[in-house]
Amino acid sequence: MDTELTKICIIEDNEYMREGWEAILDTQPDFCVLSTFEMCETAFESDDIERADVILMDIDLPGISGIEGVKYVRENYPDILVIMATIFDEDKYIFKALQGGAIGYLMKKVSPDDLCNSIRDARNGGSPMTPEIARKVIQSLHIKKPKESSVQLSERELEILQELATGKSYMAISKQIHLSEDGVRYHIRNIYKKLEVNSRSEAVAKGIKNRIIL
Amino acid sequence: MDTELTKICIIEDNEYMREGWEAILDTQPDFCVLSTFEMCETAFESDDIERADVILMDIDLPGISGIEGVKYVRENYPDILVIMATIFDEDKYIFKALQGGAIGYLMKKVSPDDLCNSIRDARNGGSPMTPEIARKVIQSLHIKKPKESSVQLSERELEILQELATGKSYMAISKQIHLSEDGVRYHIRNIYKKLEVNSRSEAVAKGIKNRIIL
DNA sequence: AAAAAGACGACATAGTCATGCAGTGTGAAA
DNA sequence: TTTCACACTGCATGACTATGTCGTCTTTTT
Repeated sequence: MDTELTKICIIEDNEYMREGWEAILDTQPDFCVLSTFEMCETAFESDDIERADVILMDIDLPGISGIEGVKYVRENYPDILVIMATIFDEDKYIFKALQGGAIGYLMKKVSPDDLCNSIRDARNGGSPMTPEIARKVIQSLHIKKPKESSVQLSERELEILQELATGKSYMAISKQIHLSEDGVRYHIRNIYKKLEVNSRSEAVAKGIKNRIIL
Repeated sequence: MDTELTKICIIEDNEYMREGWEAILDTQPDFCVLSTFEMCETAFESDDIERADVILMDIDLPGISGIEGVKYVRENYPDILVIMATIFDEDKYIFKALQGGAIGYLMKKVSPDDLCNSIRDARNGGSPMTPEIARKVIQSLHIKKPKESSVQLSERELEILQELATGKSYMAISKQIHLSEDGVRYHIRNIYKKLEVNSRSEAVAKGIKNRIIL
């Protein structure tokens, strides 16, 4: 509940950011900033970490990154809620952090009010995110429709793309599906053309990501 | 922007709920309820559907369910934002609806204010959810067993595997990450060893399937 | 019936890959 | 200090891939 005191640790290398956050959070009667750290290494040696309810963590830290940091916390103190707060809104970072166990993902530009409410949200069973990030997360769940999202491959092409993913050579594939090696080549050309790629690995990556194969 | 008029359709079989929502939304100057329907069948025959910006949909509908309904809308009118609003907070329904293409998921008990703000949120690039649902969605991204489920690749290896998926040549990768071509080779050998594969495409396939990359 | 499209087979070749072997420098463990 | 693992650099080579071009034989379209 909101009436309970929330103990917070901050891990952020930028001094102004770190002290700014601390100052904001300390004005709240229901928050208590236990400690602030400029890097994971020192934070993880401190006793304050395990006493924390919430850790506010930057993603771009010297030494152990936030991505690694959140994994460490998740493994060692699974009950601590880690909220990433960074300047990166790239999918790569967002999903790595969330997969690593972050419970929320904020941008550093959040207003003081939003920051405080995000922490309360996390404590109350939510997962604070900016609207844009929520949208990205939801869209990552959407199953792509073969209609619009990606090209329609023929049965033969599908069959061959499937084999491509296993690393088989042209010859191995040709034997597998009873077709000449050049026949396999022919279909692979067309697969590449349709998927707009020019290598096996790209084709496989696209095929799996777009759920064409698997 | 909020100043723009948002055209809304409601699909909900419960008469009181349906009319209640309509009444709430109609009080808002930036909302316009085009039509309300008690089932998908009639809704999808109507011209109003394609004119809608947002569809508020119940999940438990007679005939075509909300789960099916959202898929239909997604396929035929990909720009329409479908928000599910239901009494079910079971994971099963939530994830099916979201995978089917819903952009948001609300509980029927939402306050009138929250309902309106959720629709605005969706229109502004967000994905409205209750905190509990946000948490479930985020937790679904968390990787379970970082230890045994998959091999541990080093940062460098991860970085290179990521590039392998794009079909880059050794040389291109070496330039990208500031390492000699032979250095790239060295890491790729190790990646292959760890993943127990012996080709790019296999490595990429395994990497994506095991969520090591992406 | 003629044209167009799709599914091969054949051949050629520059380019890329997979892999083996042999070093070097660094930092941690013994 | 020695040993050992790790992160490279260098080199070599057979194997495989990507792509272009040409030709044949159906099937579909017009």
